[in-house]
Amino acid sequence: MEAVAKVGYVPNPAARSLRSRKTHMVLVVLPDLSNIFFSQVLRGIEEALFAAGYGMIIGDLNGAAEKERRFADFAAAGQVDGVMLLNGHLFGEAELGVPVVALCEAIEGADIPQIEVENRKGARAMTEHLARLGHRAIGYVTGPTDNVLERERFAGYREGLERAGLVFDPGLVWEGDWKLETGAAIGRRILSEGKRQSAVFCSNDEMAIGLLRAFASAGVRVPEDISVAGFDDIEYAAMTSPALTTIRQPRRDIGREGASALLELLGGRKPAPRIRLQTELVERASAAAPKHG
Amino acid sequence: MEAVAKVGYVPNPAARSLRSRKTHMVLVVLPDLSNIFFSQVLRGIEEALFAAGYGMIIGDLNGAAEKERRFADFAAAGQVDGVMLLNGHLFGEAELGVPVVALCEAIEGADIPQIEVENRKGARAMTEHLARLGHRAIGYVTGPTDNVLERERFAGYREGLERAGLVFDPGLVWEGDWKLETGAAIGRRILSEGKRQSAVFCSNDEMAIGLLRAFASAGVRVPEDISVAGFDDIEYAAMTSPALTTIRQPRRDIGREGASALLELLGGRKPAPRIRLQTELVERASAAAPKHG
DNA sequence: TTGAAAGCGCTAACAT
DNA sequence: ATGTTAGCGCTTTCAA
Repeated sequence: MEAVAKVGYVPNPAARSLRSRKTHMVLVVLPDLSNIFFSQVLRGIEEALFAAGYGMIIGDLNGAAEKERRFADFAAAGQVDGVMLLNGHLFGEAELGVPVVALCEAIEGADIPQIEVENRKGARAMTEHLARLGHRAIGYVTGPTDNVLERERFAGYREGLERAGLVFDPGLVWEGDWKLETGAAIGRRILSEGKRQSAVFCSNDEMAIGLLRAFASAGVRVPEDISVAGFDDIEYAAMTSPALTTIRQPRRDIGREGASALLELLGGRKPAPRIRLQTELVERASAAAPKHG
Repeated sequence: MEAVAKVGYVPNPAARSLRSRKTHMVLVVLPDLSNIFFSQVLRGIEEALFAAGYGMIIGDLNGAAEKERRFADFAAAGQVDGVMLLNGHLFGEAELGVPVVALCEAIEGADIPQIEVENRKGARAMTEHLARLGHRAIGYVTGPTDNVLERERFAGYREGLERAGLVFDPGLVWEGDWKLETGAAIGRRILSEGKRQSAVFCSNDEMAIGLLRAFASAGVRVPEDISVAGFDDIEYAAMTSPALTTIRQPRRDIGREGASALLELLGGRKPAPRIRLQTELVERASAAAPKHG
């Protein structure tokens, strides 16, 4: 062993991989690398994988559906020992040939371990919270409507309205895409369309921050004139003025749990098919009782 | 070829890699994955690498210096064809054995291609800008002081003061670490220590946003009572109230150029030893002339 | 131009 | 317990 160290011998991973059919690499597919939401999730993943001697290969879809094919091929070719899907749906009808786990939200009908966050429940809780504050007309800004998470949050919003005895008004729903800029644009639109609601619940914090910005620019005060709420509790949510009322997701835990589940699978063990992580309503200043009932 | 497709044959990358001594993988080492600054840089890298058929392996140091060793070993073992360093210094005295490029700031004395951003010039420009607005006592919040970028920005700050005919006052310098929370904490400290400056220039936007938050909480108005400026122009900089005056860095380009340089190297060509990318002062509302000369 | 053969560096199976 | 050998699936070289 001294001789090994002296000579500076390093095993060749390619040869090792060829022979053992293990790469010690995991592919992480995510929809948008520039979304800060994922940074903490990635960190959780990286921590867990690194500790187990695995490396993390990032596949950023960045809205390009055709990249899914390449990532699927990549995995199918045996470049990685496992795949973590953060993009909310399975891709490549064919099997990837390696263990897969899904994070953030259930992929319907898929027989793979899932790390779920209670999106629906969280959105419901926020909607009920706003109703409890006295809001009767609660608007909603959606994320990408084909996304599982978005569908769950939207469903939670509707459930919340129902439980609070409020009627759903499609006129109070704005279609967004989870991006900051879009939030700002929608904020401007909300104002130009005339104020029909006393609160707006955004499907994520980025858009909520965009709304806050648009409202501030227009001299509309939050929460005096209109309440705003978000979802995720990204770091910036606590740093806006007013600070953003939101639903906290345990982002790092999501990553860590997901990686653990995959490592279990890679070790030949059987992880829990579903891990549900709780969300938590974080009350800050951006949502308050409306001025006039 | 039809037969190939029919049978579903996929080349084995491990065997290919063993034989050809190419992995088509690049290691990207970065200091802090959760820093939103890097997300756009990573996207630029990913785009360029993906287009060239390369994959990106993320190595997140996350403040843990001992991880550098593992990453160095990883590269030395031949797991990747090249390395991109975003952490501002070289690690592992020994050679990595593969091409390396450095992004974001020059690594002194290293004979590798560098993608530089004019940190010093940018910081100098901002300091002069603040002086031109009429500020005579301009505070500075540092990043991690052992970081090359920070050293450059700080040097730029001092140069700016000098050019404006202002004296450097160490009492107006607060030591930070580029984190949002730290910015907020320093903001509180600045207020509690009594207002000795009419403007504060933060070494990055995250901390500036933290300051903005602390000031707003305390009822201190920006820019009426105090001006704040940042560096980077992250997406959130335009979304604060007031919006943040800052120095824009072409983050995506940094990534793209870095990846291109590495790909050149991998292709046996010789890229430009240094690419300098310009910064740009973005004037927004957070910095204005002080109320009383 | 096309085909055969050697061998990359390791691991696992087998023989001692 | 230790040593030997075959072979993972390619690419590259060399021969036809």
